[in-house]
Parts: sequence; structure tokens; C-alpha cells
Amino acid sequence: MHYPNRSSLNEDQLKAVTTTDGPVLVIAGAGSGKTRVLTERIVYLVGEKKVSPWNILAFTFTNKAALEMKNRLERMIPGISESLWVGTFHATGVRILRNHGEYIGIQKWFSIYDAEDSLNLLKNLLSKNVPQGRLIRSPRVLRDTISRWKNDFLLPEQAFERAADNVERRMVTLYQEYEKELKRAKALDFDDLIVKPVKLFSIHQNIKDLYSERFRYVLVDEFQDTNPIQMAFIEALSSYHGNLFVVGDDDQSIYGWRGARVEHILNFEGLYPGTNVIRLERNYRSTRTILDAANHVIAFNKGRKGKNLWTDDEEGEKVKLVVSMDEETEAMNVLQTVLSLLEKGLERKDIAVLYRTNAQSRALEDVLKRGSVPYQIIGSVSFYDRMEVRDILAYCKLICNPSDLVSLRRIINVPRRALGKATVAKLETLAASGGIPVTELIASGEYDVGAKQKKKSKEFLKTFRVLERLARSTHAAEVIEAIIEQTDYLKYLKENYPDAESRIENAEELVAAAEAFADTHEDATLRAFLEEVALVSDVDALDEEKGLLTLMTLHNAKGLEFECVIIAGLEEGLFPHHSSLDNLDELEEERRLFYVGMTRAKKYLYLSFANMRRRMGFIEGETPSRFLAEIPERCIEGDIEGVEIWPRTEMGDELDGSDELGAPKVKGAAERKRLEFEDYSQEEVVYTVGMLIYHQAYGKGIVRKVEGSGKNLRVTILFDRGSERKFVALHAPMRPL
DNA sequence: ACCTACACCATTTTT
DNA sequence: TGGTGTAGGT
Ligand SMILES: Nc1ncnc2c1ncn2[C@@H]1O[C@H](COP(=O)(O)OP(=O)(O)OP(=O)(O)O)[C@@H](O)[C@H]1O
Repeated sequence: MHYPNRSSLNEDQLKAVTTTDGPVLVIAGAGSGKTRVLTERIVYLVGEKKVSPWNILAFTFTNKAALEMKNRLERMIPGISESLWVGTFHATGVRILRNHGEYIGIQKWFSIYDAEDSLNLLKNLLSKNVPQGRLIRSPRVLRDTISRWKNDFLLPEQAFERAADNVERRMVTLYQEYEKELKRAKALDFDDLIVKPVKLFSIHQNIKDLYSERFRYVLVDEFQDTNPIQMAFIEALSSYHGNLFVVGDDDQSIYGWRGARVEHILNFEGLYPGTNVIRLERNYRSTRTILDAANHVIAFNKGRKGKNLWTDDEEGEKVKLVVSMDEETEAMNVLQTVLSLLEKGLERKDIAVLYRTNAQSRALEDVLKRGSVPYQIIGSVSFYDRMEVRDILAYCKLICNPSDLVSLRRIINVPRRALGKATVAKLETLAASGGIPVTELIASGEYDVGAKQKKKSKEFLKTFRVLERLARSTHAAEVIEAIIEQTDYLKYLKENYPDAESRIENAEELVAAAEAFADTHEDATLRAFLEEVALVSDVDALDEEKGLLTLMTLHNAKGLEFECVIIAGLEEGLFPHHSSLDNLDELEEERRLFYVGMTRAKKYLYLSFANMRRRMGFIEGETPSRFLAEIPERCIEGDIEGVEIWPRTEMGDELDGSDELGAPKVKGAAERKRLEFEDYSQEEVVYTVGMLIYHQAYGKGIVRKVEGSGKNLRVTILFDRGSERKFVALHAPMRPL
């Protein structure tokens, strides 16, 4: 067989596949086949250039993408995936640390902390530092800041230099203490999985050489969303041979908020002189109309490399705009749309509903349940985030790593063992001064607590020892079963939670997950299972077999494609989101996100907008997203299932007089309709209890309650139709009667 | 130590 | 609207 399979690649793709040596930058537009290029390139290297798969390292954005790539490669060249490294940055980092972490004092079986574990650690830290602790109000902000520093490759010292004020300097101090605590717990947080390998490479040149000499070819997917620490990781790993191949699309950079730098792709040639730049501009995914619409939207962004994405595909159907009264109606319209598409012969797995925020999934979920359309939600509350699952996993982590304080704190009193805050704090300090894990302290018996807590703590240790021994001799599923049994966890759930039933199901599902893990992995130890669990992402759970309609955020949809895409919630303040409205860079990132969403669609694209939406408990009037006005009129139509189309005007008009951030001043009917809403708010209406009002959407009602004042004036209305709702008076489309 | 009630506040997106 | 943190009672 000859590699590559030339008939399945166009000229540019072929060039990207066969340009093997030196730095190569592939600017791959949406749907231009970069997945195919990446795969074929590896096949070409191994099949034609006789490169050993052992010498190849490829980074993907998700574990699922890595698995799919391995499977595809395996089909083409059986046996290839055994020695080839394909994975996410984090998975690769873990692999390196398990092998060589000991060189920088990381024990082989460190715990991996996810965002919630990190948060718990920080909360505990803050509670210990009462006096200064007040300077930092939100542990979440602290956690995100530290994470951001790590992703920016800023060690505490460097972060301190840049700290702008006392609050930030205090955060740096806490960053340092947090690092110490992690070390004490023999744990790494998620960001460390890349930070530590980079540190390892910088301290031990020989280890760096070991890897970079091995990896003659390094490939990176989704390069536009790499952050500085990942870049340092890539640089180190490709340093010896310099055959670095990166693929990305500056127009699809959507993770700037967590430190990703588009500059990596924009300045790549400067960083790597002699780079071969290849552009893939032929789109194989979408219809001409969808591509036309998406191209126009993204053209509103300044500061892009610019590309001319084209397709030979048919014109296809127009983009459809659906307007609804409120989010419930929107959900119902989505359901209607889905049902009509199914009638047309599409399958559920061909349809995705995308939205900006996870909160939007609720209304959709309710309606889909009632409509009995089988669906899956990616993200939101992930299975591994459930309290009961986390409890059991905390037992697992503690068993593998008794120093893991965060896990210990979580479960030492779950189920209740009379070991409360005071007792645990005492045990912790004592253990810390002896430099031993709390479990060992209990074993030594050298601690002074109440008689009851001493007895209970000994009992806890006994259970722990049994589980520890079990973990050494058997696989994960059995250990987890034993945890549930030995601790009488299900009884605890029944006695303390009214919704115990579903929690018990989740506990059982965790056992099933561990069993499934054993079926597919040679190493099914508890440690291996924990590692897998720590690294899974939400999209990894995406199911394409069971024929499910898919609901997920636009971020999660990156890299995927569907026959039909429905994007919900196209409203100012939601998409683009509030927080990005006063910053051009962030606004442009929102636009890229919209672009990513649009370009997921192969044949059908629906855009949905609601006139009202519940936000933080209140109902607010919404105006259509500026992004809608950026779609040329020729590409879009409305009137789906009897819903009125949002009236639109010509592009030129819309651009005219747009403000600095590109918010178009829409003229014509759309503007008129919007003004109708805003007119209400301009009258300074004084609402009093008992006043009769008319609401644009809900009809007549009576004021039941008035709270707050000015911008925050809230009124509760009981409508003649029977419902009672609360509004922000300023935004509500209503007037007194 | 543990439970309940209440006040507060946050909400963007996640490997 | 909801989840979380805390005060006060048992
Ligand atoms: N040479 C080709 N001929 C025909 N179809 C192709 C070719 N290359 C790729 N495709 C098809 O184009 C579609 C998009 O490919 P792929 O998912 O790799 O795009 P992508 O570049 O990763 O897009 P994005 O950046 O938007 O995620 C796929 O369905 C793929 O099968």
C-alpha cells in the first residue's frame, strides 16, 4: 500500500501531510479536514517514511479525539497505537510524571486534584488564616487566579513581581502556601500536570533530552488554544529534532479566558524561522449558505490573519431564525424543530442544540423529557461531580495516597463518625508536626481526643486498612464495592438524603464504570482507574452510538460536526455574554465562539432568540444578539412552525454607525420592535401594590409586591392567567393600565 | 458534634 | 432561582 492515500486528500492537505521536516504551521479553516490531515500525516510518517511510531507524539484537545485517532490509525496500520503517544497535554504530562516525576520529588502515586479539590484546599487554607484571610473574599476567584498564573507559566515569584495591589500580593502568598499544602498532600492540581513536567525538563536536561530525542515528530491539534505553559511543554518536547507540526485556526480561538494565546499561532513563524506555512481553505463540511453566513460574521473581527474559506458544496437551505416569547417557548420551538427534522429523515444523533451557558440546558431538558426525545447533555453537572461519587472517589484517593488531606477531610466524617471539625483539626496538626499521614497518627495511638472520637477514629482506621489491603490485591470495581459496603454508605445516603434513590443509583453506576474500565484496560487497578477519572472531560462522554440528541455548550462543540445545529439564546447579554460587552478582545472571542457554533453544521443551521428570559431568578426583556445582524439577509429566513421571523435590514445599513465595539445600530423593523420594549423602561413608572398592569407577553396582571428601587426595582405580578412572576421593573415590557 | 434556619450572593465558558 | 456559609439551638 502506498501512503498517503492521495485520492482522499486535496493538494494543500497532501502538502501538509508530506512536509515532514522542520516546523510546519497549518492554518486550517473550519471543516477543512485537519483531523484527516493529522491522521494521514502519521500514517505517512510510519508507512512511507518508515518512522517508528515510538518516535511520534501527537497532542489532541480531548481524550476522545485521541482515542478516535488511535482507532483510525490502528485500522490503517495495525499495532501502531501501542508505542505511539497520542493524548491531551494533561494525559501526556501525567505519563511523564509517573515515569520521571521522582526526579523533582513527586512520588509516583500522587493524587490528582480537580478544580473542586483545589477549591476545598484553598477554603481550608483561608479559614486557617483568619485575620488576613478577609482580604480575599472569594476562594473561587483565588483558585481561578492561581490557575491562570500557572497557565501563564508564572511561578509565585514572578506572579509577585507583577502583582498590582495588596489583594494580588496576598493571593501570591496564598499561592505559595497552596503549593506547600499540595506538596504535603502529595497531590498535584490539574494545571500542575503540565507545569511540573516543564519544571522537570528545565531542571534535568537529561530527562528533557530523553523525551525530545525520542520524539522525532511532534504534532499539535487545536494550536490556537494553547496557553504559555503548554507552549513551553511543546517547545521542550520538540526541541531536539525540531519537527514540530501545529494545526489550528485563529478564528476558532475560544479559550483566551483561561490563558490561551492566539499569538502562538499568529507569531509562530517568528518563533520558528523557516516555518512552512500551509493554508487549508476548502471547507468540506457545510453548505455554501452556512459558510457564507459564518464567513460574514467572522469578518466583523479585527486583527485576524484572514482567510478565504470556500466550498464546492450545494447552496443548501437558508439559516433559519426562530423567535420565541420566552425560554420555555424557545425550548418548545426547539423540540418542534427537532421533531420536524426527524420526520425529514434525520436521526437524533445528527442534531445538536448548542448554547452559551450551561444554565440554559434546564429549560430544554424539561421540554425534551416531556416530549420523550432521548437526549444527552454534555457537561452541566457531570457524573463525577456528584456528591456521592466524589465521596467514594475520595475514599479511593485516600487509599492510594494516605497523605491526601483534601480527600481525608472529605470522608473522615462521612458517614458520620463523630469526628468533627475540632477533632480533625487536632489530628491534622499532630500528624503534620510528626510528618506523618493522619492515618499513621491514628495507628500510633499517640493523640488526645475524647473517648468516643478515639474509639471511632480507630474504627475508621480498621476499615481503611481493610480497604488498603484490598486495593493491593484486586481491581478497582471490587475496591469500590468494598468501600460502599464497609462504610455502610448506602445506609448513610438513605438516612440523610430525601433523594437517596438516585444517589444510590449513581454509587452503583460508579461500580459499573469501574467494571467497564476493567473490561477495556489491562491495568484495572484502583490507581489506574483514578487516573482515568481524573483526566476525563465532559465531551469524552459524548455518545454517538445510542442515537441521542445532543445538548451542550458551544465550547464543548469545538471540533465536532452535525448535520443540523440549533444555537439557542442569541440575545445581547447572553451571547455575547454580559461580561464581554465592554472589552473588544472578549467580544471578539464571543464572536469566534458563534463562528465555531455555526461551522459545526453540515446542512441545517437554526438560530434561536427569546424575547424574555429568566436570569438569576428574575425575568428580563431581551434584545436580539448583534451577531444575528451580522448574517447577510440573503442567508437567513424565518417563520418556522408559525413563529414570526425577526424582521431584518440590509447589511450595509446595520454596519452604519456601529459603535466602537461593533454593536450594530440596527435600523428598520428590528430596531422599531426593540424600541417598543425599551420605551416602557424609559417612563419612570411608579408601581404600587394592587396596581393593574399589562405585560407584553403575559397579559393583564396585578402588582403583588414591590422591592428595591431605581435600576433594581423588582415587582411581583400575579397574572390573570394564574401565574405569578417577578421582574426587574426597568427591563420588563409592561405598563400600568 | 450535628442539625436547622436563614441570609447572602453569584452566574460564562473548562482541558 | 439555587447553592453555600454561618449562627444558634440541641
Ligand atoms: N479531502 C477531502 N475530501 C472530502 N471530504 C473531506 C476531505 N477532507 C476532509 N473531509 C471531510 O470534511 C469534514 C471536516 O473535517 P474535519 O472534522 O477534519 O475538519 P476540521 O478541519 O477539524 O474542522 P474544524 O476546525 O471546524 O473542527 C469531515 O467530515 C471530513 O470527512
